[in-house]
Amino acid sequence: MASRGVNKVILVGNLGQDPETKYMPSGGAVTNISVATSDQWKDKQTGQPQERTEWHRVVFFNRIAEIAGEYLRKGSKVYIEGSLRTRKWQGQDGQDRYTTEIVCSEMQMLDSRGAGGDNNNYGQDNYNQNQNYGGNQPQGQPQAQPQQAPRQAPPQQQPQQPQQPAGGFDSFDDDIPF
Amino acid sequence: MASRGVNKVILVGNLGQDPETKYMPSGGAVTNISVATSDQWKDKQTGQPQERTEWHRVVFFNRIAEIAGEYLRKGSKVYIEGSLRTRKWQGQDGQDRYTTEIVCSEMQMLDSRGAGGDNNNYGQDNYNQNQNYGGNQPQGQPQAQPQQAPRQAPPQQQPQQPQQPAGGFDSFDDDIPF
Amino acid sequence: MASRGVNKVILVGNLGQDPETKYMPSGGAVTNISVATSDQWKDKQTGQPQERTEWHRVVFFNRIAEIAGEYLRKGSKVYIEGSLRTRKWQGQDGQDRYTTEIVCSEMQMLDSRGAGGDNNNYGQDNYNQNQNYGGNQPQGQPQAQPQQAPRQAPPQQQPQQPQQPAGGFDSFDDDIPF
Amino acid sequence: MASRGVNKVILVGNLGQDPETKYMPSGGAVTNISVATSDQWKDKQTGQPQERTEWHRVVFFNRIAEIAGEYLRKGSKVYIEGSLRTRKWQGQDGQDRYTTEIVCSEMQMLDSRGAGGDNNNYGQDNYNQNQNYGGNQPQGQPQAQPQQAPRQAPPQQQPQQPQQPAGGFDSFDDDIPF
DNA sequence: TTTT
DNA sequence: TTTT
Repeated sequence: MASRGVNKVILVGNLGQDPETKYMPSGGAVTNISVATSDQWKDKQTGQPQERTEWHRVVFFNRIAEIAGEYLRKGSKVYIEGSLRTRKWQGQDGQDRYTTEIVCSEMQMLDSRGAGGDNNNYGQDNYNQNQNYGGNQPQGQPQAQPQQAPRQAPPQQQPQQPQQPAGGFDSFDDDIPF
Repeated sequence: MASRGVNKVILVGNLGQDPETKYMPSGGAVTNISVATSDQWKDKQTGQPQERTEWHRVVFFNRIAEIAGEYLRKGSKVYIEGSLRTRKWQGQDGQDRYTTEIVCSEMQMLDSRGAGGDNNNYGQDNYNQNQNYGGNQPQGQPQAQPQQAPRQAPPQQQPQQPQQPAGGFDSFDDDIPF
Repeated sequence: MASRGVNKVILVGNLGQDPETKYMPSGGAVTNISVATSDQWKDKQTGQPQERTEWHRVVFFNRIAEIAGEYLRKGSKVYIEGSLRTRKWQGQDGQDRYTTEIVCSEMQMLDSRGAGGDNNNYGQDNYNQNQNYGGNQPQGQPQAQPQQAPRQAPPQQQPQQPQQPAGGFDSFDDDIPF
Repeated sequence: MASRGVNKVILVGNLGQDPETKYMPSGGAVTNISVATSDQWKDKQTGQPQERTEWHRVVFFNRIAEIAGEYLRKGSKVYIEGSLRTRKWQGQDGQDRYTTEIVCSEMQMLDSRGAGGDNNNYGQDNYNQNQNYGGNQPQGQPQAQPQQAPRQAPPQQQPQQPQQPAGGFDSFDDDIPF
């Protein structure tokens, strides 16, 4: 039932490594990527050019996770839109740790014709999980049914509409999360 | 099937007048509002404070149009997220005119407890037409079915999932559009 | 002195043609580009794929205008951040017309290694007119002084910090604005 | 020299507690706030309404830090625009920890006439650290010099243009950061 | 007028 | 036409 407040992130950057895709007990895919953005500036004193790279952990669920896992590669340039989520987890020392991720709701590949290291000529389509059809276009039509099946099928397929497990995301992620 | 490119607008501003809601032949609602944002600066020469108000035409379709028409009022402060759309229409002189609007996909009332003229204590919920359920939350569930019926029923109701007319938006808008 | 409200546009799209740069009496550059984004969807009835292209008029001022005019080309993919501005102008029939543009405050080239028609290997730097140095980085340092001079010098250069003419933007644009 | 990529966060939410302002050795202010956004949805199985609150750590530097510290209060509703930054710090056990924050570059108070617990009738102005003057308005003029001095002076004032300490942000923040 |  |  909607939300209160706005929690929105927009990134344009490059993947530091290939995506990692896992599958939830339900069969739903979960893909993680790491995206770099960088700030550059000249040092005031020395005039030397400086650079700081920021790494962003981005997570995709379900259909968009399959697409991300399939088409993105190390070096790919992407547009990411999503929301911030901070997860709590237990370190091996039993202490609480927190990890902040961007849960991606919309992704778009920005490489002209395959960039990264690999030769991926999947075009520059984008894949909206929650598509907004404005104006004259048909509205309210959910995007849940993938029209194009991803090339690699998930290990143990289940129903068409993968859902989150009752136990939540963490239930299959019993490891240090990054 | 998604989109190519990104076309996103984010506004926070106040309504200049009450919303106007019409209904399409299909029964779907269309609400228009006018939102003001302003820039302020000091004149470089004179040091005099300057202000320029920008008026934005925002249009809502279907369920979110009903909500906007119901809860927003002149003076209401809103958060609007949407996309730009430029419509072509015919002036009375037969010449082409163009109007650029923001097609709203997400709206949020920002008044603490009802603002505008009316006493509307509907809280500060927001209403996403295309809700993004990240993380552990259920996904893929369309928001098409209004849980709360709008106060004023549309003139001639039709199916539950109102659609755009075959002839497009303009077919019922035979007037100067603003 | 800041602003009231939020007026923000984010675009990712391709230029439909080469940029057009003019110079204001003050010497400041003004560059216009046209950016395409598109929505794609399947017709509900026929199942036929549909596409609608949206064209956005984007205008740059001063230094960022020089950069845009220099490095962007027809076909270039760009990230644009800016604000909406609707300008009123007089049609040849003496009637008022309105044109809505995005005034660009931040631009980023998204082509891997030069795109458009030309061979421009200027990398994928971005050019912020109003740079935000967060964290440990130096703040408050204006980006007004171009480090790299644009290739084509403006016709009649003036002071280092080009300003808007007293008469405003329109004073040198006495024609139909698009 | 700008940045490569886009790293942008937009939040609208309420402060969970009063802001905390510290001063860097240089005299520059640093203010931290905690902002809540929430997602609401109905459980698919039970139909029970669910809610998850997300807390965001937001940090302000220099002039905007003074304004945030001065005008925001517990409960205040704010619009925040900024960028993500993940900081590494040492836990008391000597292990590395990471904290992700939003470095705010633009803030806007959204309460009609003072909200939080306190009576703050400072209006709903916004304060841009990096103001974008589009169109006819003067450009390139940095916003570094505060026109209105904050009510509470920093402990040991220094030059007009507060800078980051040589040792960086962490040099005065020798504690667990949250 | 771009792009796929 | 709003808002401050």
